[in-house]
Amino acid sequence: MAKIKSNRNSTRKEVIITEAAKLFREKGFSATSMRDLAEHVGVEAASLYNHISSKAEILQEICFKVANLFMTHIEEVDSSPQSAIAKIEAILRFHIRQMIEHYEEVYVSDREWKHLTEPYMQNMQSQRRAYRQRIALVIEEGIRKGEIKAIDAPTAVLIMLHAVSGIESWHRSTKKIEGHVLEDNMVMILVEGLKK
Amino acid sequence: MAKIKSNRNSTRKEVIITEAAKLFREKGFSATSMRDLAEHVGVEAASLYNHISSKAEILQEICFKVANLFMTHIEEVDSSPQSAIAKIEAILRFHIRQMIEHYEEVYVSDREWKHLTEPYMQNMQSQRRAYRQRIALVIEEGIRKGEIKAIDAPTAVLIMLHAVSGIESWHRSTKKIEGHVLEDNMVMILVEGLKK
DNA sequence: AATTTTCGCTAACAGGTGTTAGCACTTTAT
DNA sequence: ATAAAGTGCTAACACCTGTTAGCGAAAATT
Repeated sequence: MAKIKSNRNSTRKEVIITEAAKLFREKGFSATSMRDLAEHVGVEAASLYNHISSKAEILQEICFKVANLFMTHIEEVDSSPQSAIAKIEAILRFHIRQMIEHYEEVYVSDREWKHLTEPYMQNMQSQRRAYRQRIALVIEEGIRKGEIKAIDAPTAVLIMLHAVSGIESWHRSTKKIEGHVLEDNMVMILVEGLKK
Repeated sequence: MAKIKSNRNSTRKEVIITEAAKLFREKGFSATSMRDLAEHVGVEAASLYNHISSKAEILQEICFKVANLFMTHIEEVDSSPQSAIAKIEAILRFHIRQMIEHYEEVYVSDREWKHLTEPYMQNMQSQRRAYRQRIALVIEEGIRKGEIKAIDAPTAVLIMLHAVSGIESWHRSTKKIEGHVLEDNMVMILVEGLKK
């Protein structure tokens, strides 16, 4: 009888979800089977169901945890008294750091959310749209105030957010530059590209 | 007896692959079944095998066709007598246009190549690495010549290429700006971000 | 020490997977 | 007109899918 939970301060459910995030990132949600997952957790497939209620639930937990993280952060930044360009930089840096530190879950949330079941998928879609819209508003504010060059704000948002997901290649590369160097480089290219 | 080929100048195999690209983009390679695909083509699943030899082959055709397209183009650009920054802009514009015009196949190639079977997956991985490397070399040339600011070249490549894949959101958005406006905006932000 | 809860196991399910065999009809080439 | 190739169908295969039922052992609670 193989027991889960070698890690002291995490529940068995958390162990399962963490391992699932790894597999979902490597092979995708659909291509990861519960038997796959079970094997990596060190348990039979059926035993997983003592801790989670379905495969779909695992994806939900990952996606909404990440979504909440970013939503909470953007609200904080948005209500702080900074210039628009400083806000954008703060948001960008937060994205980069999360992508570096919580790679698997952030990446999975970004790539696999379309496999959520209803009503979660609709919900996530709205949240994502709302999130991008908030950033776009900050950029438009920056344009009005003359801090940012006259570009299409939604396009700028799209570049920013997708550029960050490129950190995946960085993770997989053999000779990584330091995380903070990566961060500064990305900020330099993207934020300078926006400035007037 | 339902016949394929309503389009005059495309073989049945091409019709299948085009339809497969649509589905692979929407739901992912793994989540798309041959019965799914068959239904969209208007035929029984078994009939598909008169035109293709396996599901894996469809993905191979899509991925390598796209890879060859980009490889051919970069060779052309690379051997032309332009400044480094002009080369980067040319490559970027080509990516954007391909992503706009041949959306499904380019997108699928970029997102689903990990589901290729061996030895194709290794092959594709090498090709992708080589492709990024070529762009990085152009950027480093630009840095040496003082055209481009002193940044980490691989990071710049990663931003460029991933930013382009954000065009997916543009495709799905309801009120799209014009394609060439999108292109110019992306070039403005990204290329200006690189310039010294 | 007794009892309840937690958790892992085996076995099994109903339905989905990619794919093949074999046959009939239609289209093309001779 | 006849042969050959192309293309669709139905039926079936072996295997994989997520998930449930029911049982026994371990752990936690009383």
